[in-house]
Amino acid sequence: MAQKSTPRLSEVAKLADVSPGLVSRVLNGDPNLKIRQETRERVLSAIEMLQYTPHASARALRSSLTGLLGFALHHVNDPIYAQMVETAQVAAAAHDYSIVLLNSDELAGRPEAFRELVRGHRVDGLLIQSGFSSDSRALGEMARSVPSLVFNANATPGIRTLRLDDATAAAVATRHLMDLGHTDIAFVGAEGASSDRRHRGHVDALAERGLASHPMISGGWDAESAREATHRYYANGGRATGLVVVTTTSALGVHAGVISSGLTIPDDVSMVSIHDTWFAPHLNPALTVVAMPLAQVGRLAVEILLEQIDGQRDGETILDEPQPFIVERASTAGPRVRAG
Amino acid sequence: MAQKSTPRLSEVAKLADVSPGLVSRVLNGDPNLKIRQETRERVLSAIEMLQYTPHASARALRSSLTGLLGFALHHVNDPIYAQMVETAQVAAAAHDYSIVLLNSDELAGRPEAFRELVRGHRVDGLLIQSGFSSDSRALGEMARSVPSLVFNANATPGIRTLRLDDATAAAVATRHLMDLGHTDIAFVGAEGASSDRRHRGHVDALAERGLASHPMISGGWDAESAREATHRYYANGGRATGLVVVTTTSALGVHAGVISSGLTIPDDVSMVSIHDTWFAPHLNPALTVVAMPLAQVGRLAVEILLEQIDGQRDGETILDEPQPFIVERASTAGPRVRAG
DNA sequence: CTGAAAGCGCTTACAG
DNA sequence: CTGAAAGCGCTTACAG
Repeated sequence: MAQKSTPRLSEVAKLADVSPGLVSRVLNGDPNLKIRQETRERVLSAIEMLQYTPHASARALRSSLTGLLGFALHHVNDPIYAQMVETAQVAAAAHDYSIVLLNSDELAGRPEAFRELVRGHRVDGLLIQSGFSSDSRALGEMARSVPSLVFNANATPGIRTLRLDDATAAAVATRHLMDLGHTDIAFVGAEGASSDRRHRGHVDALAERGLASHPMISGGWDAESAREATHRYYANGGRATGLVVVTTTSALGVHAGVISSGLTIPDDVSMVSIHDTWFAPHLNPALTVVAMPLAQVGRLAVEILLEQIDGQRDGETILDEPQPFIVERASTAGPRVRAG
Repeated sequence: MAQKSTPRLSEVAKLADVSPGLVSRVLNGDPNLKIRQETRERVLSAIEMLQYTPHASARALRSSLTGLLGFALHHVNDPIYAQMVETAQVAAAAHDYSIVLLNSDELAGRPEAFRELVRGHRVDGLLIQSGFSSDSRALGEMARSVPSLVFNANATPGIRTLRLDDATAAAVATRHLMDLGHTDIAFVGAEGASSDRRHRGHVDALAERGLASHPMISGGWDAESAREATHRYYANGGRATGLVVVTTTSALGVHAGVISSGLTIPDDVSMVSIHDTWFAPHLNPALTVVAMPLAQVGRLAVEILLEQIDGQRDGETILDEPQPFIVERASTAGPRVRAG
């Protein structure tokens, strides 16, 4: 059974004894179409009989709509973004769209890549991971060239953005530690707008209760660098008994860094990570986190992007419901009573 | 600066004062084209001047090549596949292809999804995650309908497959435990062809040294189920002091399950996971693993798929170089000397 | 209520 | 060596 050639619209029309245009209209549910029931049924059964499916490229050329949404990110291999990609894929499929994977670094660094994407009409819209500062210029230009939605960027004129309630999440984490009795709490952060917002939420929550903030520990976005930063922090005499970590990937590194410093979690150091993820319950000890609606952000992103395709508009959406909430596991406890 | 309309091929031709056909030929590097150097330069600078990029859909319709490769998988949010997707994306981009994310479950379960993909000419080729038995029928049909490459499936007539050297990896893991002195070693596996091969490699390695195998512990592919299975195993009196785990995701659950059983790693139980991943060094204790060339498999997959698009052929490729090798961390040690 | 016809933007035999 | 022309498979004003 070799690759049998697929039927054309014209063959369906011939079989149903109508014009190709009519078939096209029933296929696309033309609202102005008045058609006799029996004619419609003839068309539908011809489609069914031939297992007809429209040729995607032909349709795309004619309608200048590709049915494709680009998702530009730095690393799929980050559990937070992997989850968003997964839910975005499902949401897109529900609207007959597919997700094309794009590499932010390449797009920001190679002007031709950018040009081929935009001027080559390869996608109808773009989901863009941001929150990094280094590449924001090129990505911003991209966001203005095509209907786009940018994650995590600060509100920016001309750009449609979507993010979670970062400040609240950090505040919830910080308050949890304060409620347990901690007074020396540090934030392990990284570069970029979302880390900045979380840092601010952390500092503000401390201030609410009159506590001073520690300088931010720069741990970066990956486990390895977060681990090193944490280890260095305690090796240099850092005294925080509570740690709020910017995201789950770095939290894994912080977890390892605390332990490799010879300290115990949660006896010596309590830690809370922002974002919940599949591996958090399985660490030893299990990670206390602040959960945010990650699955919903992927779906919402696709829906907003589809609106953008219909008509571009800037504006910021903050997905703050359900509110960030603490998932208490084993990495937090009251501070050890200091002997001296 | 609104969305200015992008230039057409004909405008380039007009500017360069040649025919559209000629521009197309230089653009596509037609090998039979003899053109004067100065004409070529006129064309090239017209392209540059207008920042011309071919319209992807028009090109796709005419050439019946979309420039798109589908990657059908169950969960992007699995570090092993996320890594493969990431490297596949980079490899595809190097050949001017993009990766479209597809959902295996949807494709296997919704015949229309399948039909739209294949009969709608949405992609030039397909990368398919398999190794599961339940869905192999539908995915096999898909693999025969479009140039495809199936990961992890057993060699099958009519299907092009690619996999790693699973049996050797499991054998390396098992031998490592035997070298440390373990004699009671169990395999924590899951359903599907790749787990079956790893299990066989494990059993054979035991047999080489005259050791009996334990019944396989069915832990599934995710952390949660692996954790429960491990806990149950030890609660029911399981006595293995060495565990070989089918993959890294389940290994995290096994790690947690051993600990929640009140046992210590590696004092009571040593464990080795197949596949290395970013989080393995950061567990407490850090995970000893057998590493396989995951990054290369993504790249190789794209290259094989591109060959399939040129001309389909079945056959099996086993990526067995570099050979699976042990990365010793802290989750393995000699067995505790039994008191009685 | 339905059809004929133009055209989306390319590529590629076919001429010359 | 280069151009004119047909056509990939659809959709959508425009007629009637």
